[in-house]
Amino acid sequence: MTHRQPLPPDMFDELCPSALLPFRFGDKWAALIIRCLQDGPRRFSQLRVPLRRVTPKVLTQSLRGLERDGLVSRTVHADPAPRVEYALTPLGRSMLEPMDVACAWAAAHWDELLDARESYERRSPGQGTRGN
Amino acid sequence: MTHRQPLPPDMFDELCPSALLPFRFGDKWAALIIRCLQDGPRRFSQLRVPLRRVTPKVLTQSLRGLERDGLVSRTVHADPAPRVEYALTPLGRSMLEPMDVACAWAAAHWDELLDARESYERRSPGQGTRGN
DNA sequence: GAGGGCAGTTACCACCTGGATACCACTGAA
DNA sequence: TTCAGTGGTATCCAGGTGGTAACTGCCCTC
Repeated sequence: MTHRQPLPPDMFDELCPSALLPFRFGDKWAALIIRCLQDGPRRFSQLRVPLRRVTPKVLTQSLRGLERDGLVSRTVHADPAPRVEYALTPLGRSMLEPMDVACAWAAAHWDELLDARESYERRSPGQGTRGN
Repeated sequence: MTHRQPLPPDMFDELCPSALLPFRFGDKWAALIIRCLQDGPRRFSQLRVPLRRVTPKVLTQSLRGLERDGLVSRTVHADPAPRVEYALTPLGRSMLEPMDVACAWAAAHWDELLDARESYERRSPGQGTRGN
């Protein structure tokens, strides 16, 4: 698999709300990976479909981090073509609750957050402190 | 105020659990600042007491970010010596809920997390993927 | 009028994260 | 024998984040 084609913007591009939120779960991609796995195990290349913007190196990094923390399991099936499956562990599944609470907060306060940033920008323009 | 004295380790040093957690609220210090403000307004230098490891530059950065997002308010009192007070806004106070959920998750699964890291380290030593 | 506290700011720098690009080993099918 | 697919590694690099050190302007007190 060569990765020469420029990765096109996708559903998680810069406009994705999550990029603005004052929460982070693990590294940059961890939360999205967990969301991708919440409905069942997926293979490496299946994860790359919704997460087109992630290069394999970075996806591997994230998955290793989640595996290290016991949130995700990695199983190699040797049936006849090798196949690697990633799945949420019970611990990983239990993280969906705090994530859901964070999502609910974001949904409930999204407009306030945007208004706050906008009016801050009006009061002190150009002070765009770094994003979260 | 010169900052020549090496900042001593304090209650939030490298051993602080929060450094290991798969959550982040805002930037590195945001969650601690919000915790420091949850019982009432504090002044800049009062925040520096529990957060001894934060230099004034970084504390200012964090506070500006929280202010921009409407989570923290900054009020200058001109009574006769200038005084600046930081306080949680209602929006900031509402973030305590997702934070508490995250803390509860951490408390409930702390041992599992440590065990997972330890056994991962045993299975593949030296692969210490970066922390969260 | 010197010094000290308050609330920062400025300049500079090291490290970490994430991304781009390229390459690799294995398998099975054509 | 070549080709495509799977599941990655290896290198290199830019930008972001946080840290050190030093300096500032203002007011108050000694």
